[in-house]
Amino acid sequence: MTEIITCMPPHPHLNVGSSFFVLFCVCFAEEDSQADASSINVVLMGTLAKDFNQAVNQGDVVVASGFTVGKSPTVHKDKLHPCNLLMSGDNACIYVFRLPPPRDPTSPPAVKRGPAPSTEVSRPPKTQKYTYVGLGDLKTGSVVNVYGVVVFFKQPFKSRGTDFCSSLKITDQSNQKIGCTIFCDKLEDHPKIFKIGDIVRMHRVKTQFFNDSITLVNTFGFSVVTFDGAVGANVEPRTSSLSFHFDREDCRTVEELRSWAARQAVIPSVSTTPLSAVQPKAYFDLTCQLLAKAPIDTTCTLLRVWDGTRCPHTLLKVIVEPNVMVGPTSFSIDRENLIANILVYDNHVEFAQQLKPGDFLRIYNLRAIPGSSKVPGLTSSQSVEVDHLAFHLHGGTAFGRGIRVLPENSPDIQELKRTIKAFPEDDELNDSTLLEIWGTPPESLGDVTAESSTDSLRASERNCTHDIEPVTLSELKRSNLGRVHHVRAQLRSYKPHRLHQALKLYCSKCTSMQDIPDDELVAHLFLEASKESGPCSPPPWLLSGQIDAPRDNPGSLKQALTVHLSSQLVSENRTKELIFLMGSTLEETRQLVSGYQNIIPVRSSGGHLTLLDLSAPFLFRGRRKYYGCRRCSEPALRELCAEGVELIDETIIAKALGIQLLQYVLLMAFEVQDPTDTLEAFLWRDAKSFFGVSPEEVAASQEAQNCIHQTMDSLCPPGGSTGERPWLDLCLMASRTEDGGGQKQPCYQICHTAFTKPPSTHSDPEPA
DNA sequence: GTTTAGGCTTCG
Repeated sequence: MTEIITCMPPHPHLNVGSSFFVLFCVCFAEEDSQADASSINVVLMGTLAKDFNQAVNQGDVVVASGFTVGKSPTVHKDKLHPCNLLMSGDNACIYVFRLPPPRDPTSPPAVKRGPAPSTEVSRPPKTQKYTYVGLGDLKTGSVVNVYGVVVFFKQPFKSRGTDFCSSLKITDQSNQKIGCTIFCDKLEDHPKIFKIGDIVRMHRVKTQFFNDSITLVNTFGFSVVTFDGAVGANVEPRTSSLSFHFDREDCRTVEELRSWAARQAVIPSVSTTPLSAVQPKAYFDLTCQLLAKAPIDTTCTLLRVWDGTRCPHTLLKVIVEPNVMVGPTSFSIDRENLIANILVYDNHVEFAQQLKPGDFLRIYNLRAIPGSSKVPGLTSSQSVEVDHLAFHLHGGTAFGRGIRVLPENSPDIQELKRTIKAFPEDDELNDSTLLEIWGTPPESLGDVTAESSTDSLRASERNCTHDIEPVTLSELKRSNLGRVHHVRAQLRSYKPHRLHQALKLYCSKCTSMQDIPDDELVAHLFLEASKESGPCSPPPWLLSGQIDAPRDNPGSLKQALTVHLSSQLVSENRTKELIFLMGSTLEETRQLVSGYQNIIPVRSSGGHLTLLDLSAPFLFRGRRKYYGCRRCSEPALRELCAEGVELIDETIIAKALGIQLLQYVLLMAFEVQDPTDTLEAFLWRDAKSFFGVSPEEVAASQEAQNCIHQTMDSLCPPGGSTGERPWLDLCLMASRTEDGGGQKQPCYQICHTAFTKPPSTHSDPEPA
């Protein structure tokens, strides 16, 4: 009997069309002082190799029979047993046994992937049936499995002991209401209850008698799965458990409890209140999106949220230092009117620290307090308006008070997103008014283009549909903010001059912008990661192998790099599409991009395979490198489902790895002038349409970089006089932004404008 | 095979 330590696909440089497999096994039967010889290669051919690949995971125990013993041709390279086992022919047979997961030996094996039934590859049958005790039939002093509809719950809170504690009350057809207390040190092991009416299934809870009634407390081997309680909703188990049992009968139980609960009116008709329906003095639950947050003091944190509805009452304004705000410091006036400032206190502050702008939240037992109240840390003149509604999440957990992050796919969040979608995008360089104007029908399009095309001296043209007359820069500066304007101007100067300084990485989730990490730093990260590329256990869906490292020069020694491939892709002969590469330098990784469509650098960390620090690119695709947002990503090596996916690209990979993909953006400041004034305008969102190349291309291609340089040289010839500079027809968006000191100031952004061509003749100064 | 909590509004 052998245990699999590594399962390797055909050598990626070999012909992957042939169906054979190489296994590295540990033979327990051989008691042998030579460590090298305790591992032996088993070679599988044909259908056996294919079936085996589908059935096996690392750590499985296999029994092989009907093999022939041959000389291992790779003994010098892999230093394993000098012989190998050849599994071919009719007698060859290999059995796969899955060892039960060590954490929970009583639960049935995890079934993450359907086993492939085969005469040669078989598994022991898994039979475990759970029985559930009705809540009316509980007896003291027993350990049971139960189902129930949640009628009360508290989000997990820190107990005085070592664990988090969840408190809930459940009921079922017996109408008994049973209190349950769950202690677990890990938050993810707690029930994921979002609202009253959710259905929980708990395994291994013990009954206790307390205060004249039976209560349930989790005991060894406890696990819980939660379901939405709405009749007709998908029966989708909410659990972080990798291994749980779920069959048709469970599905039926959930559906029966749902319809029973609906008939009993166990679930309140209104579970959460939109901001538009909030009543002063009332307690309510709010489903919302976090836009920004700021610590106020040690006992209080401000959460700025919205749900796309407008509260009819004047809301509390809280002034905080812009430098402590996480997320945008200001919003357009339209959006500002929809934002609720929530002050969360005491025990909720710690939880609020984990929240990220963009998160979808449910805040339980929020209080709407009318009148004025003091905000800690601020003087009364700063903090409050008279006659407003303040939202407080008081300290404590009474009445289930707390905050929960809801997954984006939950039905309530889908609905919230639809409401929010009705409002225009908004960020520090954008303005909601702009989108109203974007909605203008395009009947004026002909005029605008005709006007531009008649003038051969124009180096840019507007491609917007705004029917407005151009204004001078001095007129523009006197105009209202929050609108778009058309101007004709020349480029006086621009910054930065170095393209790599203009290229940034932008996170659309938290709206942060950062510089692209320089090569030296990235190379260092690769080097550090390669030092730790010790033994590690890759997840079972990966197959491990080795490829030759690219050589620095022809004379240097050939070195091998460890790669991991998705077993699914291997089985589909798609081995060139994605590799997880370990221990390579930045330079080696770059050289390998010609051979593999997607390269994900990985490292060994504490015996596990993980991604590199997010300061390094998480993905190499040809010349393109992709980065993830450190703030918004929750990176983890997860299986990529590529079945039916024709092109594996950065979006799919980022999603699978829990990475919030950063976009390449170009950010430039143009100083433009006309005879009346000068003005600084940013080119950012519409840089792609302006230059005709995407920032992503610019980051990866010399040609695209040259294109930008040529454009800038023709708009602003080095050493040239003002008279030689072409005129630009620009569409400018004027909005308000906040500088570092909290001062509002105008911000102009170039939009809907495309560079056309350098003018061929000398131009006369243009009348405004 | 040990503890924690055992709902029940609020300092702000």
